[in-house]
Amino acid sequence: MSSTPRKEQIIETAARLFSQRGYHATSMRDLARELDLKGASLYSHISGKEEILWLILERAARQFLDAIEPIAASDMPPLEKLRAAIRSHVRVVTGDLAAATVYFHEWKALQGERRAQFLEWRRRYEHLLQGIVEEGMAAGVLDPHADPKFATLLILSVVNWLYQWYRPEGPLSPDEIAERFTALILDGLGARVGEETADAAYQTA
Amino acid sequence: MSSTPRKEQIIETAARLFSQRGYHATSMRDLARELDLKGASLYSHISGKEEILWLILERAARQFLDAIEPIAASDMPPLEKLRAAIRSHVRVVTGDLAAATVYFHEWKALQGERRAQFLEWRRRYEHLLQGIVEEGMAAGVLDPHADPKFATLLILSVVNWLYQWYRPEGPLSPDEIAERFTALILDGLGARVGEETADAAYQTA
DNA sequence: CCTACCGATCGGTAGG
DNA sequence: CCTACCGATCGGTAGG
Repeated sequence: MSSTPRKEQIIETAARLFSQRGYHATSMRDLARELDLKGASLYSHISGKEEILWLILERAARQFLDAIEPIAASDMPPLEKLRAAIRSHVRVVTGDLAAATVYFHEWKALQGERRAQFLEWRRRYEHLLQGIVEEGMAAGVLDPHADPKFATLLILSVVNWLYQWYRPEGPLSPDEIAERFTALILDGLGARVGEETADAAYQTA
Repeated sequence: MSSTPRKEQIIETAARLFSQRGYHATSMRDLARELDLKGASLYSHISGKEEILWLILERAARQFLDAIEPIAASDMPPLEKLRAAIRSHVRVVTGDLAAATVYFHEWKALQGERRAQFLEWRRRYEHLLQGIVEEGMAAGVLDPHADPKFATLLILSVVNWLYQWYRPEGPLSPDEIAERFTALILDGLGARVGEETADAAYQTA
C-alpha cells in the first residue's frame, strides 16, 4: 500500500524500537523482523546500526533548530518570540514523540564526530533560546533581575520533560500545552508592574 | 584502604558506568575491569546483571519515598510541605547523581515483577506529591483554579530535569536550587491576593 | 532481498 | 577470586 521508501520505513521503525527499548537493547535482527526482512537485508539500505541512530538524531536536531532560528532572528516583540519558541518546541516533541525520546535518551550511543556535531547543535539551540530569554529581560517582559542561564534551564526543563508524559490521546492539544507552559513561565519568571508581589513570594519561601 | 564491602563497591561502580554509558552498553567485564576483577568473580557477590540494576533502582526509589512520606503525613502547613518536598527531592537527586540518572534512564531494562514494582513506587511518589499540591490549592497557597495533575507534572519537570544539568562544582548548592525552584513554582502556580495579575498574564499569552 | 557465514562479545556456569 | 569454558547472540560481510 504505502509507497514510503524502504530507508524511511527503516528509520521510522527504528525510532519506535529505540524509543521503546533503547538503542543498545534493539538488535538489527529485531529491527529487520519488524519490517519482515532478514537482518542482512538492512545493509543494502543503510551502512550500519549507528547510521540509523544518526539519521534519527540529525533530523530531530534539525527540526528543533529549523523551528527556533527564524523566530530568534525575527523582529517579533520579545514576548511573542518566547511564546513562538515554546510553541514550536512543543510541536516538534509532540509531532514525533518516538524521535524526541531517542533525541533525549540515546545520543550518548553516538561516537566521535557525530556525537560532537550533535552536542554542538544542542548547544546552539539552547543558546538561541537563552538569547530570547535575555531579550525578554531587557524588554521587561521577564524579570530583569533573574539569572538568564537559570531561567533558560527552567524553560528547558518544562518543555523537554514533555516527552516523558505527553500522550496524543490526552486531554490537551500540543498548542494548549504550549499555552499553559508560556503562562506558567511568564508568571514564574515574569516581571511584575508591582514588584512587591514577586519579592513577597521569594521571601515567604 | 576502604573497608567498603565488595558488594557495595560493585553497586557504586555499576551506578557510575550505567549512568555514563547506559545499562545495555556496560558489560559485566567492563564493570569487573573497573574493580580489578575478572568478569566471573562478580558472580560470587551478585546473582546477575539485572540484580545490580535492581539494587540501584530500589535504593533510589526508597530514598525518594522515604523522604516524601513523612512530609506528606506531617501536619506542616501546605506551603512548608511543598517547600520540604522540593528540597528533599533535590537533595536525593544531587546526593547521588549517578543513581538518579540510572533511576530516570535505565528502569526500562527491568523485566516483569521488578519493573512493575518500580513503576508502582514511582506512581506512589507522584501521587503523594500531587496530594501536597492539592492541599496547597485547598489552602489557597497555590491557585485553586489550576489543574492539580498539570501542576504536579510541572513541578516534576523542574525537579526531575535537574539530573540533566546539575554539577556539584556549579555555583548553586542543592538547597539554593531547591529554594529557587520553590520560588518559581509558588510564583507560577501560586494564588495571588489580587487575581488580576495572574489573569492578565494568561490573557497576554 | 536472500542464505550462509564470520569473528567478537555477551551473560553466566563449573570447578576449584 | 581465578581459569577455563558454555551456548547464544551481536553487528556485519560475501556472494549471489
